[in-house]
Amino acid sequence: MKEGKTRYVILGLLAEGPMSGYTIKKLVEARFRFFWSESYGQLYPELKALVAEGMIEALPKTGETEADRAVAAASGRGRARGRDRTVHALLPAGREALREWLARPPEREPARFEILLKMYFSGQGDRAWMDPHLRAFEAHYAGELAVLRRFEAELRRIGDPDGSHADILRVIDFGQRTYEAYLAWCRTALAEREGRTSR
Amino acid sequence: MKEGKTRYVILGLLAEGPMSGYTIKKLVEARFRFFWSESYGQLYPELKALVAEGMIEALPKTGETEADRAVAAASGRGRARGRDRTVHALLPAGREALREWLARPPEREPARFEILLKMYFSGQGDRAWMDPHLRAFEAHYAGELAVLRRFEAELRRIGDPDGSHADILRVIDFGQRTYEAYLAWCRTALAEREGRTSR
DNA sequence: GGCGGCATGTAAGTTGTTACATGATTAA
DNA sequence: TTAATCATGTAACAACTTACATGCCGCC
Repeated sequence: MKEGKTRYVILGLLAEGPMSGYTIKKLVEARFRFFWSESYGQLYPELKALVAEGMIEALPKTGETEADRAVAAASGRGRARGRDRTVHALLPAGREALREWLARPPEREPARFEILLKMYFSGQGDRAWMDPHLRAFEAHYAGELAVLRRFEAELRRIGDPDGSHADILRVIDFGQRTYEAYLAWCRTALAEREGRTSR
Repeated sequence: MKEGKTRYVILGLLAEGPMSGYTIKKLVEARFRFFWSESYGQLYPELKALVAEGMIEALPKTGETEADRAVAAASGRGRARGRDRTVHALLPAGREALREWLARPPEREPARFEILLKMYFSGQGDRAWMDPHLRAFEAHYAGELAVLRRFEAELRRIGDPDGSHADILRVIDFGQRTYEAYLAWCRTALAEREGRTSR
């Protein structure tokens, strides 16, 4: 009964303009990295299916698109055009499917934190083993938080031509708040282990 | 190359005492619900595999265990013993595997928030569609936070006979902090939307 | 010539869910 | 007697990852 969401990622991104599967992947990595991911093994078969369903159309061998310029701006490099590619464009049926999905309530997010499992069971081993795990966790999310802050600053710098920034900033805000919560938790845990007590 | 973590959930719980697959499921639901889940379709085949690997042993048709009393205490009901069951107990090899896993760094948690995807793309539909989604999100996590607070109060009430509560409280603290962050985000988003109604 | 980035795709494998089948016991 | 809870298990399916295969282009 689970529904594949890959198609809506594709449809949503194509709503901004035509782009290739490769570009979709790059954009998901750049913009959604903190709350989503897609692999080529999901992306390409889904693009094919969407074409077959009349949701999108394939426009072979097209030049640089708006989306390519967005990726290039983010990576600081132009598109060194390699192999010929297939650019996909949204069709009315696809736009309609996207809108239907937007109106439907989102599914519950299945959170799985292996670090919490280890924390819970840590008494079964040497509790000191948790320390490097916590420090790695802290370092990772401190880095991710810095990325989000740069992303936010960049968005605010370039202004809001089409009025879509409020939603994007709201999404970034989610990431910042949760990462800040992770970091505060992590630091409290580490501090407690060193002997001090808080919370 | 992905490693199933179901086995460590089993091993970790069996480290507290022998129990049945059914009891493991109940305990995962009761204690880990906010950061983990297991289905019978994963649990039973994994139990079988662990027996075959000599990690655990099956003790058929055993009476009430320590773990059953824990489940009964949480649900306020005794075990109305139904069909005969198989209680599993941890063997030295299983304890060793658990300890090895505890020492290894946890894998990155793959976060997937469909609501953020919808928020990001919300400009492609009617932005007002997000409001019920946000309210459902808020209601859900407010409820979950209340559960965690009760869980914490209960743990503090019963004292700490075997010294394992610090780790469990730390795990609960993670849930509380992240849920508080979710709620603060959600309420800010909702408030902002009310500020620019009919726009 | 090789490397790295661009670009598309597939095959195989793993993981995890859902639905179902079975059957015992107890309480309403 | 019927529902609920206890209890175990499997088959079919869906979702997703990984590794690989292919090949173009520009640069050093």
